[in-house]
Amino acid sequence: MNTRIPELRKQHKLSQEELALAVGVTRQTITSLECGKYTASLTLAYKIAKYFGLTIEEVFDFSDVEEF
Amino acid sequence: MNTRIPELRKQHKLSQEELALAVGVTRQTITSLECGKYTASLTLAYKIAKYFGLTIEEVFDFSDVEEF
DNA sequence: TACAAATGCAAAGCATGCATTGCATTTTTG
DNA sequence: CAAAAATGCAATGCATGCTTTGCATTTGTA
Repeated sequence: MNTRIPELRKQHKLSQEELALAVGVTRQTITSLECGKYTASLTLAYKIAKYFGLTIEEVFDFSDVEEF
Repeated sequence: MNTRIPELRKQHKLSQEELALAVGVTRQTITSLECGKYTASLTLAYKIAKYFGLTIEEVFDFSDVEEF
């Protein structure tokens, strides 16, 4: 899943590790989210969005989620 | 995690199975979310929220997510 | 240039989301 | 009341999120 995490990190001048610390995960987790290795859990998505003062929908790109 | 899924289901007069079908999971998954057995994935949370025309934050209750 | 900080990336293992099956109980409806 | 639909709930297994460790490469800075 695409995210605006790299963009938001740069705007706030944060390293992957600083963001990781801020939301309580490891740097590797942030890396994996940024390069689309896997999708964040709901609570992690919430923490990241809230950290940047945004909603989950503003940070994560759901355009590839299939319709039912 | 608490959710408004039971409430929203009743408003829309949907059974657990109908909602499950609509968002592409099994009835057991909906049951588990409703009784707090586990937390939805981000994509499932999105599908459920979108199905009801709401945002993720409007459907799921993040008040128990710790601050960092 | 030299060093430090930041990032990329991979493997193994644990934790959790979800499917599948199955059955018992409750609720609805004819 | 009788049958069907809806819900509760448990066990097993697979898929995926996340951690941990470690090292190589790139980027920033004195």
